[in-house]
Amino acid sequence: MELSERKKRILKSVIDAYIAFGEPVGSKYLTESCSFNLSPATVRNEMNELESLGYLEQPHTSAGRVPTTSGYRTYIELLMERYRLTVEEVSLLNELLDFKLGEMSKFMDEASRVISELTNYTAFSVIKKKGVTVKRYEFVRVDGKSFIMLLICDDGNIRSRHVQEIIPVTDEMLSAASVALNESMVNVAPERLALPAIIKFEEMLGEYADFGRRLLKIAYEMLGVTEDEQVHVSGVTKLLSYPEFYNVSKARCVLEVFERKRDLVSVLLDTKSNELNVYIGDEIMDALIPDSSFVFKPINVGGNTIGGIGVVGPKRMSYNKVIAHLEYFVKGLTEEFTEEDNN
Amino acid sequence: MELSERKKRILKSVIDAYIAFGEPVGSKYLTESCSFNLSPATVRNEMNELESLGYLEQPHTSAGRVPTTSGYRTYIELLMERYRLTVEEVSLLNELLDFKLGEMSKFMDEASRVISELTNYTAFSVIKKKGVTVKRYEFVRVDGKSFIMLLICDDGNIRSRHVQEIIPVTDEMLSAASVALNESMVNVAPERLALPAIIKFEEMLGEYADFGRRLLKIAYEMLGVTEDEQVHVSGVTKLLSYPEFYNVSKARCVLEVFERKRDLVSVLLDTKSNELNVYIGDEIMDALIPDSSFVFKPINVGGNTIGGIGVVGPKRMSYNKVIAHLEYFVKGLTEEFTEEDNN
DNA sequence: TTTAGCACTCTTGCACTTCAAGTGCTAACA
DNA sequence: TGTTAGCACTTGAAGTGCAAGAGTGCTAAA
Repeated sequence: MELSERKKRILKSVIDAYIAFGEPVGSKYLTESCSFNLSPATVRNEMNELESLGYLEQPHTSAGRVPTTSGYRTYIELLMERYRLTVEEVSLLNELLDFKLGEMSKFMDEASRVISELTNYTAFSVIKKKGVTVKRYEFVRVDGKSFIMLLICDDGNIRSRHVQEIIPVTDEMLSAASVALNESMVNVAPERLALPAIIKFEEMLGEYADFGRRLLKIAYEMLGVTEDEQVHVSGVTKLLSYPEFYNVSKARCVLEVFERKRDLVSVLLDTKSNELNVYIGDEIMDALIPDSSFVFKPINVGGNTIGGIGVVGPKRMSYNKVIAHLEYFVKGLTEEFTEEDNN
Repeated sequence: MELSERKKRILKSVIDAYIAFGEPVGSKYLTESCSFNLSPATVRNEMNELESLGYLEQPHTSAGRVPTTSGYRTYIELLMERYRLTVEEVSLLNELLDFKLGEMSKFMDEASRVISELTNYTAFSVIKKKGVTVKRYEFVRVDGKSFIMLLICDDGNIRSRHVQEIIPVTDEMLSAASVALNESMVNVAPERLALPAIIKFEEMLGEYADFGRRLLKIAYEMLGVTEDEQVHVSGVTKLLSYPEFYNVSKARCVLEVFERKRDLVSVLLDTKSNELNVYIGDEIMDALIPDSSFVFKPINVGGNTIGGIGVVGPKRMSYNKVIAHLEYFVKGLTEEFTEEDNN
């Protein structure tokens, strides 16, 4: 059913007010603060209908109205005004985008920090690291008994590990290992590694098979080990300043989600499209965080989702502001990536 | 003033009970639960004296007694029983110690997680990264325009960065840079780098001076950039399960400290000795976290403090347990380091 | 020196009242 | 027919008074 213009205006005003103050909105407030030129009674009638249509609800009889999930949904989809980034906000975001840190991980950490600061909600960033394969192995000797093993991976990252042996490591050993690894252990996901390849690898190594096996194990570890490094969370305390979280058991729910970072990763993995996603209330994650919403924007480079950045806030979060920030940031980032690729 | 044996026993019992239940301890409880063979009235008299000596206090007239900071202090120093690690605890800690991850940072992260799990408090680890110098520079080519720069540092860590240039990078350029860097930019803290060395460096490079300068800048960044990676916190939600933090504003204080990780670093830097330190209540950090205590154990290798691990809990934390865990872990770790050095 | 007894203090929980906010409904009005 | 004024109703929040319970300090007796 199509809402009348007046109903839309009232619904929008209710949600705006609720976002701003976090308290149920009554007819009196609406007639006084928004210039409707209507009496409270009329507004009440309209709100009553909006309630039966499922856009609003009352916490209890003698309270004002609060938006329902579907109220927020329509608000986001057709009522909300676009948020205009201020000059300061734009310049902070630009500064962030200019600030290219070598490592993706560092950069996304910084990004979540800045976004959290700007929006005043908790922000998180996710970097997808699934299915990396090694493009090349390199060795750099440190001393007689130790060396650095480098894994040059297809995700553009380099992993390094200082390997310390008990017995002296000869140059021969290193070059044999290097040849064998680069011949038979390249461009394959570690979990797919089949026995024939391993046998071939050990044959190539001959007397150094033990050494090689050890290296392979380390390489395997190095690929797996970064799994949990991919989530950065910032501004957790920000959430606690909203009255809806002024209650330890709720606050705990929130913190627990951020401690078990995997759950956040799953948010990313569930994301089908590359568009910005808004999950209102417990539309996601099985109500793990009550009364809160997620906004998540995937980052897409060359057709692949390489990660994303998101914001968690109370259900009544300032969606337009959050959306504006995320869109701007990701747009800037994607442009940068594409430019770089063209060089 | 020396405490009588009986006073000591009573003080110990009060603190033990308060640590266990978190509620003011009354004379009745003490006479019933601990076998004193004394009447409540006698115990009351003793507690009264302990109060005037400053070891106990009353939240209000009709409540039991609660330890003061100096009560805890004497408890820790002379009353507390040694905690004996259980078989499971020892085996978990040993497992952790065996589980050598390549990177120190990863390892300490894991360590704080395990310690938090075992003690049921929030744990944090700090890695000191100040004043690292580069022992050697290495380059590994990736493709015509990019390569990996490796910094082998005196703290045993290796830092790597994928460097992408716009123009092709020749082998000559790389080897010239390598020679120049390894000749003149080694074993010196980046902030101390003086002009003469830079001039010498650029002279050595000749026509590649620009390239070299760029590399130097990147190296400088790489050394600085890890600054904030050094603190790991685990089990923050654990704190919230203690009634003293069942109050959002206090919980916020705690979380804020963990977000501004620098403050935790300063705890380490303030630590003079290499012994385990206990900071009770607000004896530290200007009462940033009310009603809570810190236990911190520095990790010392070859005369240098390279970091540390600590636990934050309510003021009435189970000091003996926490201390036992930290001591065991750090002892094991230090032994491992020393062994490794002997190889 | 220890203890029993007692008066005192303070918190906690409960029932109760009052107050304000906001509603829905009805009837009057333009 | 849509709008509004008025009123009864509901409900949560806040405040009050009271009794119960826990723990103390003090005094006097053992």
